[in-house]
Amino acid sequence: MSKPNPAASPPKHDVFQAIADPTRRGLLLLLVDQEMPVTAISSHFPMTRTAVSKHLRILEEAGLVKERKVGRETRYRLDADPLRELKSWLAFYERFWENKIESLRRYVESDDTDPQQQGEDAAKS
Amino acid sequence: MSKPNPAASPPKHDVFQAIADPTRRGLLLLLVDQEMPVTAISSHFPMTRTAVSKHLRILEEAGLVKERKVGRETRYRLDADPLRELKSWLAFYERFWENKIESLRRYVESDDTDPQQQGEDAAKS
DNA sequence: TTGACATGAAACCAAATGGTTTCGTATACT
DNA sequence: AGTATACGAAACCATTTGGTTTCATGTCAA
Repeated sequence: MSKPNPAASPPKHDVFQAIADPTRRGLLLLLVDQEMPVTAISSHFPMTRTAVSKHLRILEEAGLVKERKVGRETRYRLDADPLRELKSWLAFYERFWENKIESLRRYVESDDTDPQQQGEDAAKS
Repeated sequence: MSKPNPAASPPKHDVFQAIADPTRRGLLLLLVDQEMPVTAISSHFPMTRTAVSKHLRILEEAGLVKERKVGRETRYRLDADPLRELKSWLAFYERFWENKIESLRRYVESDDTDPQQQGEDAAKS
């Protein structure tokens, strides 16, 4: 009925969508073990500070990043916690690619002649 | 040498971007254990067949879905394999939220008040 | 106080995205 | 042969997205 809403983190933005952009993934990586102000962050990317700032906001709305005001600067740091949702989403599918590995293993062990026969797309190109 | 080269799927579209859309995630879920033709698939979504078809194409370009022509219909099925990339991307960040769990656990053990009630960042200040 | 630095807000823009309708074509059914 | 079904392609449209430039505000340093 009522979703548990496990923590008081109301993700205004989807974590799936947040990590869809390569720049945003780069930001997460950069902030992985250090807290950084915007200008320093943006020096690592080929776009304006403002653009980076907007990406940071999206990450923040997804809960993937926390900001802290220090004097005249705003420092950001990673918060990997929302990625747990991604993890659990992924976990569901894990068995399906494991199946695939299984069948590939069986295939390799049996004999490696004529992959075409097994159909599938193993030999598609 | 004569190995099938298991990663013979050149992903034209990003898997990150492919799963960013909720409709597309719904499609993956639907195709998880059955192969289905487009019309049957689209009956599960509140949009036109053509729209669903376009989503399927994006999934296909990301390698997350395989298509097979059977008579006049095109049947789609899940291929979870590209999700392994996501998994390895995620694996890197795992230790960061584990840190967080660790500290939360320590926090909980030191005092038995329900952390839920206090909101997640109770320890923040 | 004056000026430099750090940042966000706003207005703006081009391209991508998610959707639609229309139409053509291949396959199946009688 | 003729009709219905399954589908993709194309043209089109509104909104979102990712980026820019400009401007206002707050803070630090001399």
